[in-house]
Amino acid sequence: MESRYNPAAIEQKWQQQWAELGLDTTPEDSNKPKFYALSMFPYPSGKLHMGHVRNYTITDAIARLKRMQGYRVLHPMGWDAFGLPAENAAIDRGVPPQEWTYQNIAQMKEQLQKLGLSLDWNREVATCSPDYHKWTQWLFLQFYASGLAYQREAAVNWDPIDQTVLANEQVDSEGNSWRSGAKVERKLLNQWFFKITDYAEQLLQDLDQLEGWPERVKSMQANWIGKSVGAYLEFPIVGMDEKIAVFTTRPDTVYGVSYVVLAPEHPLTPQVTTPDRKEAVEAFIQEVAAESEIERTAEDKPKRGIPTGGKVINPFNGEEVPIWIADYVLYEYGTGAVMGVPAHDTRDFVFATQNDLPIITVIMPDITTVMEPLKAAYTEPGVMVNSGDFDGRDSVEGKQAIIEYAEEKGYGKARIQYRLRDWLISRQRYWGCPIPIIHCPSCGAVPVPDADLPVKLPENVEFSGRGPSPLAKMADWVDVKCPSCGEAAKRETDTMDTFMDSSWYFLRYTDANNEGEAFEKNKVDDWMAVDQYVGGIEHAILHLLYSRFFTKVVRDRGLVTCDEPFKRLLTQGMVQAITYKNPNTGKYIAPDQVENPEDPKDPNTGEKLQVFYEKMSKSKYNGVDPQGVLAKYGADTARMFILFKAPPEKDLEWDDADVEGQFRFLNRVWRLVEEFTNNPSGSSQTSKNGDLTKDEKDLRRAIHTAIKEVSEDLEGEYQFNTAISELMKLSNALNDAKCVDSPVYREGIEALLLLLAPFAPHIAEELWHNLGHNNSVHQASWLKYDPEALKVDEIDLVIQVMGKKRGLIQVPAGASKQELEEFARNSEAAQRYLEGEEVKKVIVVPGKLVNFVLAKK
RNA sequence: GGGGGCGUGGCGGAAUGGUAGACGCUACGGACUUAAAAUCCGUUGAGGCUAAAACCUCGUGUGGGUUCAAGUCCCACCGCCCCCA
Repeated sequence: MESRYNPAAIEQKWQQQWAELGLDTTPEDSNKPKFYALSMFPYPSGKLHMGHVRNYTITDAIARLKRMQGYRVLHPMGWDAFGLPAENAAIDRGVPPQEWTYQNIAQMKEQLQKLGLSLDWNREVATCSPDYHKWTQWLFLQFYASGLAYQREAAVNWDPIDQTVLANEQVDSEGNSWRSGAKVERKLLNQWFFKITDYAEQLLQDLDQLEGWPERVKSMQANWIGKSVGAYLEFPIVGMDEKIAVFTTRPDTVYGVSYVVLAPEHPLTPQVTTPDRKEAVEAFIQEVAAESEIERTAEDKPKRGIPTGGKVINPFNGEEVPIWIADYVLYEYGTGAVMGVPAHDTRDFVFATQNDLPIITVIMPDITTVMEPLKAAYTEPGVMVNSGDFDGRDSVEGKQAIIEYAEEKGYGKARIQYRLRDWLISRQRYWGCPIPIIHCPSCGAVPVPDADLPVKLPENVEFSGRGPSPLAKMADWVDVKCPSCGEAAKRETDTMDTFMDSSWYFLRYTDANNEGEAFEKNKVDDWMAVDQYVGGIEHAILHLLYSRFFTKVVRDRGLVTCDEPFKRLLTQGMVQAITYKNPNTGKYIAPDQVENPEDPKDPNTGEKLQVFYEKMSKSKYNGVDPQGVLAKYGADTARMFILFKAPPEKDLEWDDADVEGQFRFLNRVWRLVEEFTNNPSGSSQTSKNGDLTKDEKDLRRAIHTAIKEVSEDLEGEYQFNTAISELMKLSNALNDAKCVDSPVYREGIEALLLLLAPFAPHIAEELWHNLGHNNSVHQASWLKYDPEALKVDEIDLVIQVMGKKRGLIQVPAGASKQELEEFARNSEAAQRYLEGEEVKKVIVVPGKLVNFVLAKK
């Protein structure tokens, strides 16, 4: 009954059977150790792309491996289902966001299931479902109760045509709205914030706990949090009873201040402006309001500023310096004001030079250097000069001395500042989780009582894409009674940033169907933290930082015990594909338009094309649709290709020839097992009394080497690529083996299937059953290698002379150091090279080599 | 500018300080076939020597260093990617 490998048939069959058997259901109570394997859940765009396939394949291989290794595994999946595309579909096509989203979920789920992922669908969550967002709202109120959610005026991106607020990513690099094309303005609006800054220090410190995280992600987060140690200093305004506060990391340069700069929107700006400067200052503020934050602070853009006419006193030396306003100082940032020390700050130097402001040197490399005009800012440490009593001090010590002096005199104090800002969670959109707050004219902001949760989104909403949020226009939804006093009040119409939804979904999975709580404490404590999180590097900062913040807050509210949500993080590389571009026109050409890939030409103009690998995307015409690959080769081939082609954290170049290669490999495995099962030759005639023949020993060594290497490749780092190459070696060894009749051969076939199971689950299962097993290969135990089987009688010994390889001989494995040296000395290679030389030293590395060191001539 | 990552054949990639290039892809040659596909076998870093082998030289971005021995460790430089300015 020789049969061909037909992935379509067996994959569907097993997916069905596994579902019926409930193989992937999470074991609830068991004595086994737990393992929580998690992929970053997708936005349900409706179409699965290769990035998803790579992500979920990696996590699935890990989940399957851990099950075989005796863990009870939680491996869930869900949908990050709130978000803009659904609302755009509503605006553009009139499809309600709910309908659009759930349709996409159904479609994507079907595509996902074809990959043969061992997911527990009983724990599926969709962040847009009221069952889920009820608890997002409840958690919001937990933050509110902790004083970590608050409202304040904030500058937002305002589209003056569509009359709506835009997220930063909806403003292009030119500062225009992606939708209306209008120049986006900065506008002050009352917005909800989460006080993530309260946790800045912990979020920074606890990065050290995350040993299983890539260094670069940790460094990105540390950068983002941006701790700087310095001083808060106050400069009294001349002629007023007000002070301008600045933060500086260089208090040691305070004697070099030649001006201070306020953010144009700083409340003190109008007050310090002198009448003669009023007009110019107002015009400048107008101008700056039209600029985006990126434009204002970009390093390559010129810094613009004007004097206000006002002055402050530098309390350290009593000198008056001018107050300027400039676009590069942001009100949202620090104190919204900075001190200008052109001699020792690069940006200040440029600004002062442009605006003819004095440059006062107060730090010198050493005291003997002759003072001459600076050509650039001197930012290194040195010796303080022109600094009153501090002259001659080391500038590093000087920092502390200045701070102490400032504290004593009341000029300021030591301060630690973070770059991290509070998290703006308000979104003026429909398709998000409503913020459960009611605004009452007499009681103020009142939380929606827990019993009234969830606050559901109204249906039958009109989406025009114009004007305020659709929610704000729904009078019968907005108008409610105040839960506190019963008077007429209004609902908050902002919805939450979708990062809120994804900041706790990993907690919900541990108790996904709980109707009475967000999650039960003992369940969440049982499963958390996630043992292995897998996802794209693009979430290195936001999602991962917010999730860490959430975890710490719910921990402080006693809802969970763990400090950190993700023990280990694997950031998978991008999936890239070959891309053709016409360098003259800058246009991308679809690969199927290119006639000769060896010599790619533009089909329209005949110009030579550039060839390179880039992330798959529609605009580059280089996307490979997973559906097509699955239909042609099956999920097992796709999975094997993805795992084999590159280490998981590196970019992966899609290559049809390599996919083909994996398909060939699985076919070889198929034939190997089929030939074995169809050959009913008796067993064990070669090894009756336990003495294995040389063939059997060699094969057994190959089998146990494979077990050892595959196991080690999957421990610690997940090196799927080398693990699969070991499977190929084993398959080659079985193919070459002469002892097909031996039980050792059967051992080899079974080992191959067991080791293959996490990567190519369907073919492994099919062949496993063909061998006569009735249980699932995925419920079998992971193999342990037999150290005895690895032993060899003879080893290769490398003969080196002066560190260069000169020969290779076979020697008995058990030979002593002296014997090895003897064998080496007598070898033909050594004889040749040692002739007439004086051997000064002999290095013997048992099991490896002998190196003869010769005396120099 | 600061921080992080990386640099190995035609390509993807392997190598606890100890035989560089595992495994795979491509290409080429051969077998099978009327032919093709599929499959199987062989060769595939560069150069030299040879009838063929054996063998020799060079070779992991560049230049130094440590070491009996360096892709691996140290120093300097070049280039690419990412994050922050």
